[in-house]
Amino acid sequence: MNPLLSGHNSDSHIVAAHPADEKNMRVYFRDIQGIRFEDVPFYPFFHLSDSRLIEGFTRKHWAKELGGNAFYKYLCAFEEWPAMWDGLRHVLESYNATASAKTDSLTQLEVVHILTDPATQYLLQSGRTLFKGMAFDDLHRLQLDIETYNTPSSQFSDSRRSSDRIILIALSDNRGWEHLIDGSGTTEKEMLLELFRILKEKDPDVIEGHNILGFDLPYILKRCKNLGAIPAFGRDGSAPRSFDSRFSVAERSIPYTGVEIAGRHIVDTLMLVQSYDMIKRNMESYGLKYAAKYFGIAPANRTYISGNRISWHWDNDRKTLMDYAMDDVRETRALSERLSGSSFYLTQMLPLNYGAVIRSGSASKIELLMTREYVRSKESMPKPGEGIQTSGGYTDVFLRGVLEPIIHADVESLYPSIMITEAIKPASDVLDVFPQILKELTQLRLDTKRHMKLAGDATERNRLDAMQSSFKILINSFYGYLGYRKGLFNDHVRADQVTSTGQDLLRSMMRTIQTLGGTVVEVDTDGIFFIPPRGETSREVDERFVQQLSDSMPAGISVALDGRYRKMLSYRMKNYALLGYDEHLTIKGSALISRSMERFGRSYIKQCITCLLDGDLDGLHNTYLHFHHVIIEGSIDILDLAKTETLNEGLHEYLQAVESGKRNRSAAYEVAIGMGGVVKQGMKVSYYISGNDPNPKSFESCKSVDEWNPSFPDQNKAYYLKRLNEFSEKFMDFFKPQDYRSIFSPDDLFPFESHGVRILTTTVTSASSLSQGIPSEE
DNA sequence: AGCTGTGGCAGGGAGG
DNA sequence: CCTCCCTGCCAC
Repeated sequence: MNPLLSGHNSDSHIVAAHPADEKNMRVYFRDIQGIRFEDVPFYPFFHLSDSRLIEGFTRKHWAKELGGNAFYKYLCAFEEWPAMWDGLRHVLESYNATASAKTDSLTQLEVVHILTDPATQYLLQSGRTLFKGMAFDDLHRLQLDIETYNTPSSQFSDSRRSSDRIILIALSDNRGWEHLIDGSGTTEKEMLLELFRILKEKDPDVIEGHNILGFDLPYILKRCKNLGAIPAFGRDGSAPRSFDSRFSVAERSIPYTGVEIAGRHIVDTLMLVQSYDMIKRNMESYGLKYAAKYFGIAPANRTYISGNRISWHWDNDRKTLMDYAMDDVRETRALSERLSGSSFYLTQMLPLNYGAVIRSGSASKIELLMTREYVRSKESMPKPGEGIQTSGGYTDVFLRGVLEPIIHADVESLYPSIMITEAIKPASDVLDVFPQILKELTQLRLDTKRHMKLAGDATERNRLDAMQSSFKILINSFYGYLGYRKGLFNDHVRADQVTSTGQDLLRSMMRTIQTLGGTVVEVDTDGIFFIPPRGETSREVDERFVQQLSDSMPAGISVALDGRYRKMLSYRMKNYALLGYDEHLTIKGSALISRSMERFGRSYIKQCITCLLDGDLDGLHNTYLHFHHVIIEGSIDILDLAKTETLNEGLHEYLQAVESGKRNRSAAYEVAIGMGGVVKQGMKVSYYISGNDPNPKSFESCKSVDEWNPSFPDQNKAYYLKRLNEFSEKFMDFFKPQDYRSIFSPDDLFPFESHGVRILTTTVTSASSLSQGIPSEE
């Protein structure tokens, strides 16, 4: 494997510089003395003790502005070398006999990392946990789940209550072992000591749990502190080190307690599930039970208990609770089995430990690969460039309505292909590491995919698939890194170059489709939905057409047939529905289907779209009548009426923003505040609108679904009828006004008559998205 | 010891 | 009414 991806020595990611080597560093701090640090476009090498000599750059400056930049910290921490070296030798010797051989070879090595924390050094230095050449199945993984008595969902809010304690610890591993530490007739402290004894005996490489960093581990640490027990999790019997951190997926940022354990890795399957859904975006929740069902790995006859009944079961029905806890760890094991393989294989090429690979984002990974090579080459690191990216993907819609048949053709790996064929790299990358890594990863992925197809064994195929998918995620992040404002090697000019080249390619692809007689419906970034020439379709014909398209593109850019569909409902840019030849319905876009919509709205829209795609106008009208009826009757489930929203801000930030007029009051936050619970970032809140006012202020009329009382139903029927009509309005453009009115209204005057009603196709011009309806030709 | 990007639509509240 | 601004969610 290319040394850029495998690390520069096979046994260790840690390589350290000796101060005597400073003359070989490009650029050492003495070279820039007399120049303001702010004016220097790169980070020079220097000793911490010397940093005060650089004008405009003090230790305080370092701590405050660069402290968060771990990579830079490694570069300038040379003065800590002797202490670190001794510490390293100590932990290695305590771990295994070959340590001295390893540390001796270390002195020969050049710099890459100086990791100041002994636990991390130990973790990375133990060859066993580096995973070099290991298969995922060789890893010894232990699953852990605790059940607690009287613990509210708000976690720590009343953890000082004497009744709040751990009652069960369920454990399992991937070698078929299962164990339950039962809190009956034993103290909590004895349970914890038993846990640490078991950990020492089983000696797992990895400790896994669902939300283990959000709940189980911080909770155990807290109880240990209260009880005066040492949380001996480490391979050397040491206690974990913990820190507050954040995990961000897309626009969400979820706080968690980071935990580092000497010689072991921690995997939170909740993070794996969230990362998975960041790409798939079709999960309803990230809870263990839902996720297990979603992936089809929930054990048959699994025991379910609702969270607030745990204490009751402990008091009245312990057997059921024990079964439940055991099923939790089994599901955790299966989830990790399904999701963690790709991170495992990435760890073999990144200077990060397994847990950190899962916790950190793609930009960090790319930057670390760059950093490793730069420091090894003794080349100074650039500072982030100023300015921002200004362009993105090309998106447009040309036809609105129900269209058939449909082909979706997309450019394979558009942005990476552009970066490779146009040789795009950051201006600051003087060593050309960025394009080399990108090319190497791309080649590696192709090779892995080829091997995957040849592999006969299913286990081997899964292994290779996990590897290639991890490469794909990383490859696709290279473009994003260029535009990342805090990236050391960012380059917004090149980022714009990538997107504008992409736009040009898509426009040229559209022209080719039109020249060949096809009709373009919608374009988004790297793919086009279109009707083939003369509406003729078959797999062979479509494939030939797309091949023609592909041949018309520049070298290095290839177009693939991504999908064939019986019909498409085109609504807006990034909003459409597809009906496959297997009758499978896919709905895309937040305007059509969104998790923040009321559940009845989602199912109403889904049913309407089904009817529209089937041309079933009576069905469409009946769907409206049904929902109209159940809202008026009050026979609709309150959970169907409720909106579920995520609180992306903490209480303090929200109140401050409202106070300063930066944002308006919002129903979800007000409900959370009203419930008296802790308003936690990332928390989900379900609420409904009460009262009679058809135009209520939602932040005043909102109530938590838990407050709804079946004896005194107070949901706002007028408001929900209005919501039903708002959902219907999405379909307004598909009909003549009088037809629209007759479909989406109750039969109070005349019964609905579908005869003569037609679904319209509208031409959308890019200049104005509002144009007149034109009856479609049939 | 956190952090890849732009583009589009909907909904709510405030104020003209 | 309308416009502006903000957040949330989503496609790629």
